[in-house]
Amino acid sequence: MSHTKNEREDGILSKDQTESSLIDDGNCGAGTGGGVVLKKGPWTSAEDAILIDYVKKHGEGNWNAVQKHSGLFRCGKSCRLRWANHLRPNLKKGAFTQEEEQLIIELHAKMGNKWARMAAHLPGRTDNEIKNYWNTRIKRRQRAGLPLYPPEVCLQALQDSHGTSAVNGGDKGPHDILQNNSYEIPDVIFDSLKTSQNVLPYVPELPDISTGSMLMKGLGSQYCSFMPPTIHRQKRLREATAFFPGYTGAVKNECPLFEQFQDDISDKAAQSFGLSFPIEPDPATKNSLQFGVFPGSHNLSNGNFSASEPPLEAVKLELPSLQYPETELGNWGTFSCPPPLLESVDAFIQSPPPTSIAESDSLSPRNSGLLDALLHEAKTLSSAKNHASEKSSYSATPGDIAESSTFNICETEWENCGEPLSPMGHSATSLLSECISASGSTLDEQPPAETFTESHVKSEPADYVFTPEIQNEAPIRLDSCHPDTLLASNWLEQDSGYDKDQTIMTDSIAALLGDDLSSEYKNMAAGTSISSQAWGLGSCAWNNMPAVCQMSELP
DNA sequence: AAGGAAGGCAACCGCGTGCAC
DNA sequence: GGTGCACGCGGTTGCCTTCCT
Repeated sequence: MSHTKNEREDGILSKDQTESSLIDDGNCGAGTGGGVVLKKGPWTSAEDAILIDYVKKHGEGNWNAVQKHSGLFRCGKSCRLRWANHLRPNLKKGAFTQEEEQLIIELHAKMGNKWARMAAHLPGRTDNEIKNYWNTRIKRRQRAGLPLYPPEVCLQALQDSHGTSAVNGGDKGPHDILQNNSYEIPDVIFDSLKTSQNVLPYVPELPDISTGSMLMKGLGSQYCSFMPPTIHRQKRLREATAFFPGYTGAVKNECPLFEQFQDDISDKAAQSFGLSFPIEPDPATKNSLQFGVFPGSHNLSNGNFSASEPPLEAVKLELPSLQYPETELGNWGTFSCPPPLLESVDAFIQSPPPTSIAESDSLSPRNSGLLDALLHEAKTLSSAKNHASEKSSYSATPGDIAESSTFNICETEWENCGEPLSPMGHSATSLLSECISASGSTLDEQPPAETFTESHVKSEPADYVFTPEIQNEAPIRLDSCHPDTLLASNWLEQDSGYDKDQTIMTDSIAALLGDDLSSEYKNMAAGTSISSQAWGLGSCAWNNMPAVCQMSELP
């Protein structure tokens, strides 16, 4: 690979050509060149041989001496790069394996653009290789309008960060903006992935860096970068949903409420804070922070550009490692997201509900960063919920009372938890879509799918619908009204009656996915406890919701 | 078949860091 | 403590190949 050009050149490269490429190497420094004109451009096999021979004799390092001792007209820097990227032994050539890709994704979610550190976890791979791969991946997925990260990574990052942020006083990695916000995020994300999914053939010893920090940093920026600022949220919702044929039907059937998004979002905005989550907080426990997770899911969704329409303006491709100033990250008001995405956030920040004023002071997103913001919102949502709870279902199909009784809550909650007022401007649908998209077999593009229609939406009621009355009874069941829970989850599996349902669901999804994906899906869904992470990222968040919420519960 | 566009990769460039003097 | 050097890292550029029209 490294010699493709050079080898080709070797046969045709004339002396004139070689000399024509000799230019001053300002980058390598005049001193190292010593006035000698150093060559730039592709390396030839002869040069490679010289360099290899030199390294064999003298070892790596002292690269500036290479030119002096070997006769190579290359600066030390160039020699080092050539050696490191192409000549050194044990370099693994060829395309990245799926395992490597998975690892890169996870590492990037964790580290950001720390290519060298990522390369340390990928034996035989160079930072440059990883970097190129990642940039290519970004472009590819951007074109496809797909999320950059598999949502399970995002969700796990958020979950774990959410659950441990308060108790972890861990490392102070230099790259973690979040740390500056006093959110120490452990490495549990990938540890859990590694242990549960058994995906990674190579389990690196990840440096003790705040997990998800880069991911979190990228959440807003990444999303905002890729999301056309002007795209309507409804449109985004449908577009995002449209990416996943297999899930589209499931979404249609399980969550008819999505159709409601097409109607007057602004009118429902106020309600969103009240019922923005399918899982109603326990009025007794006031576990309002259940809400905090789902917005987090939105947040994570924001970490993924779900729009199918690429932005016209130039985008910043480097996402998680965007080194936003701390103030930017912590201050949602100045976040670089376009207004349509964060207008609700701004409004929310600027006008917190009266009941949350106290909390706002202590938990203002402006002060504490993303996670605090989520907590803040969660609390606010909980408070506001009481005001909105009186509102009856407003989206039921007329005459379909019985169905609406089950649907409306789901619908309402879905509506409310969806596009309009998520601080991150994302809907559960987009989350779902991203979940599905990223859980594909290739980690990359997924074919677009048709958007669902109302007829689909109304066609089948959800089997289980959460209502405040039964919330204590079966939090598992209410999950079922969430599309994410179409896929297996550990939580759901706790339900004695779920196994059968899961099997049916799995088969259905597998059928929808078609031959290519069904087997993979089935294997993942049925064979392991990580099916939700592999395929139903959303269920990760849902599964762990209570724990996260409890951990997040404010005094 | 030809030309253009896009993708992928190798190499370059600038900057930051660590270390020795 | 200041300075210079070597090295490493991340971003960017440019070239080549492939694909599309």
